[in-house]
Amino acid sequence: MDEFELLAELLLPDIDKTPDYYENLYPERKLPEGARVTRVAPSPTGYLHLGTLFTALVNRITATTSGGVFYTRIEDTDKKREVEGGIEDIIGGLERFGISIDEGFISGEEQRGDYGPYKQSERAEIYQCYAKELIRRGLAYPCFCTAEDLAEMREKQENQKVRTGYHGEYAKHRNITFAEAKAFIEAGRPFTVRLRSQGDESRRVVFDDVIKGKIEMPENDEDFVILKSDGIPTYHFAHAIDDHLMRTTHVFRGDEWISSAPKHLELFRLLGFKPVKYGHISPIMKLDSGAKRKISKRKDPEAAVRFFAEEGYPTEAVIEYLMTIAASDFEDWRRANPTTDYKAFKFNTKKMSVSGALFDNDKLNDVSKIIISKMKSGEVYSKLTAWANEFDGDFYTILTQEPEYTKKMLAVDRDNAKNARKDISKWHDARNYFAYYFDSLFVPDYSLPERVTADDAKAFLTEYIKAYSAEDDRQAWFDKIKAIAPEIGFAAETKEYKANPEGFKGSAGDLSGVLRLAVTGRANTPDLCGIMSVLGRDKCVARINNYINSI
RNA sequence: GGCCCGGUGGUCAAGAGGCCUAAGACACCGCCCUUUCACGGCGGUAACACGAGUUCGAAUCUCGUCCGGGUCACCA
Repeated sequence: MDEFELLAELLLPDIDKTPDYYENLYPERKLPEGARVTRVAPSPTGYLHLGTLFTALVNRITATTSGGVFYTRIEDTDKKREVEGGIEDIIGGLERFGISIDEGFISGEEQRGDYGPYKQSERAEIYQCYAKELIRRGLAYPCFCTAEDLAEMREKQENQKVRTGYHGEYAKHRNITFAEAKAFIEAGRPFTVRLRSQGDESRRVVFDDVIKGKIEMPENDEDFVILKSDGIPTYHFAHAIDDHLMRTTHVFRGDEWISSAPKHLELFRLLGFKPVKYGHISPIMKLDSGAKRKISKRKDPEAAVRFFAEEGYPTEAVIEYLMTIAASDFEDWRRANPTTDYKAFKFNTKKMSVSGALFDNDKLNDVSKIIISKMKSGEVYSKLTAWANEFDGDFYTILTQEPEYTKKMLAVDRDNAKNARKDISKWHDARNYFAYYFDSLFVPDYSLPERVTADDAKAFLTEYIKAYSAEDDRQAWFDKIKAIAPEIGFAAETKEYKANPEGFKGSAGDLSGVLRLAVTGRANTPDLCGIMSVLGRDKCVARINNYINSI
């Protein structure tokens, strides 16, 4: 046995398999030409956040478009940062947003597929097997430096103003002999396994990023850690092994990974793997007192996807919005295919933005409004109450007191309208938006519309109550307003008034504004006639009288 | 600081040397439609970061400057 062989046995004595074993265990996938295998590999260090959702969406739609496979893998190699319930939240969150998972973790517990296990902590042997092979081939070695040693070295490098890191002459154990290693091991010293990099900083690596195009960087020459002292791999090593063995073809990930791509490429090369294709996604940004910055889990509520649930955005609205960011041609497609499922959209990575998009709440609201406006009242009822049940118990009670009443309320300007009203953009808006339907939420407003004096308003409303009937249809309803108008100096027809503004105080339209204010406390509402018919006679009359007495 | 990536209206963006007098969407403003409020329709304000080059011709190619972002761990 040569030195390397001896070293491999010394360091990882329990590993008896060779890479061949795994190569055979996880054969190439039998997929049609052009099918892409993608994945999202979250680490359960927190809850599902926007960036992960976005990345998952891009991977998902790429697999769908190409007739490939999309799977999930849990990267739990950092046990210190792991959060209880993180897997459940992330996987469950993806499901809730309609990101279907073909393989891997399909819930907090369950995994399925032939390329598992899909959790890195359950794959330790596999990584160690490949690490052992690398040691055997002289491409990896043990490093016995402590955290203090490394910190000291770093400080020295900083003082000398040289590039920091474990490379070249600073790679202390790069040339360690078997005998030295053996002595350390026998003394019980912990060690990491580092790659013996074959790279040279003066040479360039070039790769073709499917989103950003050609990227050129110096080769990696860092002897970075591939196995931590607990035998668990670092992200870099796990990425290479897993994505090869799981037969991933395309990796879409945040662009903060670009700078470590040379490490990954070197790993693929040294391991003899065919490199995956990378697509580096620009982060979603946020405007923070004038400055653009990456959306942050800690500072920004909308970074946690939970935020959208709390606000009550329909999940499909969030996805629809994310699609507009992901693909510049998506909105055109949507206009041409207004009702088609977004999953039918042919995603092209070349149409993906290379610079980071600012998170645009106005745009999200608009997208969401359109989606909600397309729902019928029954659907709105079930979604709204489901939301309220979870996030606003008080409102839930109010809404479900008389379900039929609530449904009628939701049907106004929706079910029978040719063009449904674009009103609320999220369920959270509903409480305020529909407040006047419920006495407990109603807030009167005793102001007056333009062109209408308090005396006119009183005169009009007093007459109106006499004529009003809850059974009036839209025509009868307005005819009554028009009938009163001339009596108090207002034009019955808008046109009349416009033709002769001096001749009238205003028009019937202004008077309906008074009515609206009296009944709803608002200047803008959906169809007033519809609202009054839902409210019923008693409430309307009471509110009108109250208004007359208060102005 | 080194190394990367980026920079078209307030925001998202189309744009591959002449089709650019620079599309579209959101937001904002105005008008029209309308028996109320909306929906809708029409229109408007508003941009190629800067400077050199290459070229008959540059938003588009090259270089430099500036600005923004990312990264330099036994974290992912």
